[in-house]
Amino acid sequence: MSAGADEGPRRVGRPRADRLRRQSGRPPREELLCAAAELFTDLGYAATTTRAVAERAGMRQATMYHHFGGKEDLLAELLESTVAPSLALARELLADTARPAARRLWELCRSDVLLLCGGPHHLGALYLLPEPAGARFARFHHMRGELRDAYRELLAGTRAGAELAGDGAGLALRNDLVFGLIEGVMLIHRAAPTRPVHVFAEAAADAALRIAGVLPDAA
Amino acid sequence: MSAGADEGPRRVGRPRADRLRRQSGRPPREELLCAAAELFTDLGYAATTTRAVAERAGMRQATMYHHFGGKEDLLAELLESTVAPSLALARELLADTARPAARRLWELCRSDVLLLCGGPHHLGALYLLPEPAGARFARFHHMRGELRDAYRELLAGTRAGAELAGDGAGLALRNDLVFGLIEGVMLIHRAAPTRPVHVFAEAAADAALRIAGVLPDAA
DNA sequence: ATTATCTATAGATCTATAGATAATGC
DNA sequence: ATTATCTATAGATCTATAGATAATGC
Repeated sequence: MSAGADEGPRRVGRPRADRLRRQSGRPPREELLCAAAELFTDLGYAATTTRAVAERAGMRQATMYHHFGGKEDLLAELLESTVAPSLALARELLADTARPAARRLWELCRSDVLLLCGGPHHLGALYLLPEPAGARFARFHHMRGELRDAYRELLAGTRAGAELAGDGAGLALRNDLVFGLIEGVMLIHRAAPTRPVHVFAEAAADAALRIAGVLPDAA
Repeated sequence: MSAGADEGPRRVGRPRADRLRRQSGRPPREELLCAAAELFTDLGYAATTTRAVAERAGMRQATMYHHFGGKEDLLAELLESTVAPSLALARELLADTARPAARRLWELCRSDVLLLCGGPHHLGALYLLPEPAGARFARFHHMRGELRDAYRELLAGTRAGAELAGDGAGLALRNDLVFGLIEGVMLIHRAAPTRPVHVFAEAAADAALRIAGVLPDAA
């Protein structure tokens, strides 16, 4: 018990103003990202001020600039950290050719819904904002493009997808509908936020497969 | 030829600054609403300034306040004018009990997608913004609630909906997914804006019926 | 006289930077 | 010496209001 937990983290640098202290113990970057996630998803990006983010994270507005270059950097990091785990799972599932494509697609959808709607802050709401469409978030767009391609490849591997074999535009349309349902899932979830997320995630994955043209077995 | 079209509308009041004139001939309220629609759907509400709206409408910033109480009034009117026609059609379709519910639901979905994604400015993008969720737009929320109920009633009238007769939560969940797909349809459309809207509208309506559990006949 | 516009501006932000300060580390 | 924070503020907005102005209408 040399670094007693009660005394707090005993960090380098000037201490924070007493009034603001949150003593969450987490590193300041994390505190800022978490505060930004709450505010961006709730109020939107443009309506969120750097002051609001910083003070929710327990520090003064100017201190934010010691950890991030600016507001945009916060959004960029949130966007990338949201697609990243989804893309990782998608790659795994693509490689797992032993299992039927429809099952793997269902699992990817369900997992993405949990990622976007579960958790303390509802990161899925970021995808509804207008700002992420901007060209500044190139790395995010690249990852997102790869994820959408993974969806399409899984979709093409289903029985219903195979029927669209010659019809590239038809497959793309079908995939846009599936992918769009999942990306926009926070729009649906926030209409009934008290519904348990895992119930909702399975229902949304079922819906995605129905759009795909594959009836989920076991009703 | 007494009010020659070439000379413009010859309106009461101080003329607009030459540099801004658009000579669209439409009433200023309309010009402002149209400009706001373009900017809100493109940049979002918070990121759009009253100056940008006014100057796109061909007048100075302060002049906007002669026609609207403020920025919020613009959004309120856009939201209401977007649900209104949809709600009107929904009521008609609810009354038309001669035709099968599934057909009527499909028609409502298709029509809503055209409303949200067709037209010069993509009004559906308004539904993705965080601001409309605010309590200030009570009239919009009321109309939207009625529209969602109409969707549910039509859904309950389908063969698949009837199977959920005893299960209120199940029906609500299914309806949230259908209604949410349509409300969020602009998210999907803007990923492939060059796809013809009527093609997309029919595909989205098909997808909605698949989610509902009704296979659209005629593939 | 009435109307729709204009110019000018007050007051309230908001972002980002400059420079001081109060800890720890060596 | 290094680090993380603070205070203070410059410069750039942005919303909304006040009051002048240039048309038409009577």
